[in-house]
Amino acid sequence: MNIAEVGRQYGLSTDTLHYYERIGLIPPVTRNKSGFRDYNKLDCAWVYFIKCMRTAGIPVKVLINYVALFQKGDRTRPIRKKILIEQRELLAKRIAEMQKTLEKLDLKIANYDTTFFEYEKKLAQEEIA
Amino acid sequence: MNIAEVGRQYGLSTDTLHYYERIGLIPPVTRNKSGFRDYNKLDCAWVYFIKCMRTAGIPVKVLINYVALFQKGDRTRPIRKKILIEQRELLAKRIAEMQKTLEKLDLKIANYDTTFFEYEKKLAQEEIA
DNA sequence: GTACAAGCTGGAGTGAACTCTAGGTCAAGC
DNA sequence: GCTTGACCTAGAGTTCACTCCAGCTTGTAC
Repeated sequence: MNIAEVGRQYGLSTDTLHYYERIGLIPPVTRNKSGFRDYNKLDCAWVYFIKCMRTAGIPVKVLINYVALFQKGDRTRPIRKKILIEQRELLAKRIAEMQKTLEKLDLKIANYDTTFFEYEKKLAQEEIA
Repeated sequence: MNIAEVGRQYGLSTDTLHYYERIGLIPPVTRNKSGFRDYNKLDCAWVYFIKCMRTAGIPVKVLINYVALFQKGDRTRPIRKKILIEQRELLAKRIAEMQKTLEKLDLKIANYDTTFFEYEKKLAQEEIA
């Protein structure tokens, strides 16, 4: 798979794929005889993993560190696991916060359907609560 | 409530509060006779609202627009509602994606407890799937 | 009445994460 | 063999969302 195909597949620009590899966010990608990137299954798996993690808001720095540790082999497994657990917790917290905000938004949207006077009444009740 | 108290209350720096007001992310805050900000209930409600929305990842630009429309009065209610609904949908999508990533992370963490050979077996099964 | 902490404004600086540009290589079609 | 389009690298530029700074005013404690 060439870089354009991979970009299409995962919704990343070729610039971004270049960038990710350059900064070590994904390990060096397999090349063909003319030096062009030829993503194999494993390369694609990395791209996909990183894309998910980035979309979830996990910082580039953390992921670079994770990838670097991965490349150092098996003896870094415990640290890598710890990093994943840490990030899992942070992610769970972010999701919980966003879920709350979603509910607030739903309330606010519902308020847009109430008349001004109903709204005033609601406010007064909140005042009490 | 002065700016430092509001900052403490909502976990924002005074710099950020200044900035938010400067760019119109919150409407102009009430001032006391010496020109210092004196946040009343409504001012605080705005700060809280914006803080939630920003934490949920809603862009500054969108919120500035929303606040500006709000200040134009009642005739902008329909547009404002539309914006909120739009952002609600985007937020729901982001949450769903993050939820999926959370599950992927859990799987990955679980894999760290399997031995190398079990892992190979798992990979082989994925190959088939 | 003076030191000093907290507030004010406008503008410059920062860090994160891309995104774009320039100048080059490579392979396929005519 | 030459044009064209996709790829390459290194480095510069951009965007977003703050964060910091300088130079000023205000209110409180001694």
